[in-house]
Amino acid sequence: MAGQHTLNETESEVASRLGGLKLDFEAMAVTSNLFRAANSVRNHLERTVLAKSDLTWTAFVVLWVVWIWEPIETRGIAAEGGFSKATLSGVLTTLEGRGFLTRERSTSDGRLVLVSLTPAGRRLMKKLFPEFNAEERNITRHITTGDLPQAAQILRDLISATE
Amino acid sequence: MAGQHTLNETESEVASRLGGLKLDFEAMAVTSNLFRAANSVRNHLERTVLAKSDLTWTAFVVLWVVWIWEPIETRGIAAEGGFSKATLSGVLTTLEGRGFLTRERSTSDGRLVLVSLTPAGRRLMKKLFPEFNAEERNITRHITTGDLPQAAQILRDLISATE
DNA sequence: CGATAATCGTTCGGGCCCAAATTATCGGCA
DNA sequence: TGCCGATAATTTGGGCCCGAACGATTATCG
Repeated sequence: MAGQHTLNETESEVASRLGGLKLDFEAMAVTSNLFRAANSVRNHLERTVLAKSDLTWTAFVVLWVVWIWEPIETRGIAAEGGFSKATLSGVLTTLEGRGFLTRERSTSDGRLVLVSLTPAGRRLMKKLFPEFNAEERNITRHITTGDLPQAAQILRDLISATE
Repeated sequence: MAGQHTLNETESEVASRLGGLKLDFEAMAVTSNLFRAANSVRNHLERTVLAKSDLTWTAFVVLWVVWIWEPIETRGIAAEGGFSKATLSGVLTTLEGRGFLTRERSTSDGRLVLVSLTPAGRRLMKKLFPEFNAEERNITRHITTGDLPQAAQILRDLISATE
């Protein structure tokens, strides 16, 4: 939203549209930049690291969560990854079809489904995750305002304000 | 990704999976929280402000960009909103069908399409945007680490690192 | 001028995304 | 034991999302 125009250009345009209504431009800048940043980082990582394995961002997150916590229940993956169970079901089917993970009904509770990686899934993550993390480091080292833990904390503040 | 588990739990699990490979956990925390924050804020604003007008986040961003810069070319909306032209085409068709905006082929350059709001679209934004901004303010006031301009700058650093 | 390259918006195919409805299972309680 | 509300995962339906391919238009340059 703050694309090729400067913040001031946008602000004066907005102000003229609203005829002097009181607006919080600092809050606007934060949410606007939050989305541009998230999308930009996501697309960048998909192109630079994930594309060669034909993985989407969400598929990678699912594999990562399962890799760390296997065996893990479906609801746990959704909560950990931050998307709905409906979304997850489709992604699991995709990844199961590619042979990266398995679904198995729990014996102690017939409602639960336990997800685990296959050996191929584990091999993929062992190769991919270090590359992914190297690129994460590469991106975040451009943060010159404050330090990284502070950046992480600001984002956590936003999460707790909305969850 | 940093859901119900603490960062330390996740870190030790990751470390055990990678057997001592060097990882940048601070960078991990930033990108992980970036996505949780963006999704969380998006879902929150969709539920609290946008749902009553039956608008998705992206549809709202499109309306906002057109509202500020009309008449604006399709490519401009996509660049300003941060999504692909393919995505935009579908959203424009949806919003055009609901009578919030119009498409018009440019007379000076037959390749371009100029988008403008209808009176109904302008009425909608005039009502909706102040509500939206009030909720943005409500969310961002929970940022206690540093100040808002600093938060915006950190996010801009991430954008410029990946665009 | 005419061929060729560049640019713009759309369409297509496959995948993600969510709320609501659905199916199956579990737990409690008379 | 038999019902009944709660819980888990999936399916459904509508919409967003992108890269690649496409048709139309414009710009370039010999």
